[in-house]
Amino acid sequence: MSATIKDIKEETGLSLATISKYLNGGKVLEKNAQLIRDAVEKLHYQPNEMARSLVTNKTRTVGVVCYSVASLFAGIMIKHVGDYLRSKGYGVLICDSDNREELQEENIRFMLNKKVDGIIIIPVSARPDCLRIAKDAHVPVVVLDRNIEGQDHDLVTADNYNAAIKLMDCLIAHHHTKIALISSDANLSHADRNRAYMDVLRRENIPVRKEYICLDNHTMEAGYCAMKKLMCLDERPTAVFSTGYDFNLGIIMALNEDNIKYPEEISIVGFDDLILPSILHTQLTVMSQPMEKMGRAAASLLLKRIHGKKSVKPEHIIFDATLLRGNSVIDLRKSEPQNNLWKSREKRLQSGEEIV
Amino acid sequence: MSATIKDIKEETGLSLATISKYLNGGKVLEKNAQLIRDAVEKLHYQPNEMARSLVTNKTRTVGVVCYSVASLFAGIMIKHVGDYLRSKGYGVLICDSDNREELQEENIRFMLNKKVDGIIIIPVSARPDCLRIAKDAHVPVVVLDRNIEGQDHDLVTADNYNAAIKLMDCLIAHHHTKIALISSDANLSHADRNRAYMDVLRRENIPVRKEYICLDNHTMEAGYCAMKKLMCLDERPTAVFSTGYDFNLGIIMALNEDNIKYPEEISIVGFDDLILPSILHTQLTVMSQPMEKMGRAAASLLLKRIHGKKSVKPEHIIFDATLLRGNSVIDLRKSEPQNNLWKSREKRLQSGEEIV
DNA sequence: CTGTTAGCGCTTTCAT
DNA sequence: ATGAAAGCGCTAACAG
Repeated sequence: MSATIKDIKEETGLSLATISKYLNGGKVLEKNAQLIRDAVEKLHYQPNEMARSLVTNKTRTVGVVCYSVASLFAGIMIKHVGDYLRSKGYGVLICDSDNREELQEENIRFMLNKKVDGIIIIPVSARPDCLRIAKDAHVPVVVLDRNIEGQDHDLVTADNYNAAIKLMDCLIAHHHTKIALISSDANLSHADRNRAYMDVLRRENIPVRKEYICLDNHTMEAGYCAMKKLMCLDERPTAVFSTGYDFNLGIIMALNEDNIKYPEEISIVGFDDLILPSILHTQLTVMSQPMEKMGRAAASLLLKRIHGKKSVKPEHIIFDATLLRGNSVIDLRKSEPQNNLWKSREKRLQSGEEIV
Repeated sequence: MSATIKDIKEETGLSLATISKYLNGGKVLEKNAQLIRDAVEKLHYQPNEMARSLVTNKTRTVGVVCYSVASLFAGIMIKHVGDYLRSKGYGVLICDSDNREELQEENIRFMLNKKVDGIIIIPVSARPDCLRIAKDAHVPVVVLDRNIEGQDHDLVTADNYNAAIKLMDCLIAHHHTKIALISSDANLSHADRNRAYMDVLRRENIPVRKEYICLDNHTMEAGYCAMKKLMCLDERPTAVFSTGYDFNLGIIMALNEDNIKYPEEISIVGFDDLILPSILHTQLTVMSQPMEKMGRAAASLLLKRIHGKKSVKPEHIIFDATLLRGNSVIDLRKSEPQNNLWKSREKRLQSGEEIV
């Protein structure tokens, strides 16, 4: 068994209160402080977080409830969130919602049961009820990356609408009009991107074609199926706008499988880079979200809520995304691909190509 | 504040002991059981895990210490581990070691501090000292995926040596002799794969060329640099054996960047499929590890240790890996690529092509 | 600044 | 089968 504060008491002859106070950063006589330090050293004393938690009602642990831990995007987000939290002495409990709403709700209950001090949720869907139970338990929640319905929650996302506008503008600038959308309608972040799609079409007086709009869960499989279906249309789209990383993967998979050349036969724009762009012959033109900033901002905001006063207005922190131009879009007038050379992501970023 | 067992006491008129007993599956009169159930329902009572932990000295939480959470491979492993643990009512605390040994040790200390019941480690390196402190604290540890030095620890891995032999045999069967190795020497799982490389070369009387052997950390960057270097050699290898997923990514990135066609100019075999094979035009021939089985086995073994008697012999659970034949290897005699058609992973698996 | 005391919410002997 | 009481290790009043 490891040493307890009582052992320190025996060792030093001081009272529990004094020791506890010192251990929590309180002021004690330097003489006693030294005594305690020595005893701690000698006995390898480490405070029992459990006991501490029981009385303070704080666990120094936050829960991360994620739509899918096995998604690369999520993994990277979690890393950034976790790094920040760890640096502040907080542990990170993690739950995978497996893209299922029921599981997500169960996960939140589980976290509450585990008495986490706060929750960061990268949600499956837009339904806000899941936050209700956390709110009832007075456990602060920060929503990350995907927005959900309602206004009364803390939120950290990218500026999805304007990011999507840029992508659509890029297609328009290259004279595309038959533009398909592969997206989700389950959360408001995707909804914002969809809205941008519609708005640009309307602005350009391009009629919306129902058969060009594919909405499903944000998974690779869905992206794959959507692309397959689009390629079967009598009048194929000349470009496709993908609103998520997992969609990108599925789209490319479908294209490869049918030996459809891109961008020659179809142009692609999408969201999120990650490793994919470095691996493909054709680099996707994508909006890249500042994932590290977003992850840290979410963690930092949550800690603020945990420490701060309870009833403050919800904060919405919105980050600009950056356009990374690849060579996945051809100009229909010139009928040839943009001839951007292969460049590493860093080079592309620093060369300022993100300005359209 | 949520209801406590005391509230149940007031509500039912029973004693704390009786209520506690029932809540923990003990026998009470059916009449009283009903009383308690009703009160629990009415007050939305949920046991405070903290208080429970304090007295039982169990947190029903296990720690996962991972070399890198942002790696897709790790993310998938963590998902499987977590799913199993959650199904048994355990929470999962997670720490990212960021591929750094110091951080890994710090993480283990952190977990110990958080009083986890057990630890699953997907280690950065082979150094066994990190397990020492956990062992001293009598906290069971299961090593997953990457083996470390020493024999006295529980372990779940793939049969790395024989898997690597299969891959090398495949290259040999296609008459390759100039075979480069891109690998790590930081952990024993990679070391096993390296040993297979050496053994096959020796068996085939192929001299080992130092310049063909690239050892570094298992990161995409390292794979990228190694491939670049190999391509600069006067006498280029005709094939490269990559021992890890992140290496695969880097290798393909380097090849793409220099516009080197594969398998035409260089054949590739590697470890781990995941999404990559579905995305590339050329499908890699890889050994696929049964990740779900491995993750669940590790979690299950850990739970066994947590519940079971302390001093039992360490268990080593080894899983066979499966060869997935792609079209990334050409036969040097025929000088043309294997003409496997594009197939989804499922199809490849069921068509039994994993038999060489 | 230091020590005494009373819990935090629960489990667990040990009587009854 | 039930209940009274002790105590897990720590913090937080409060009194000195």
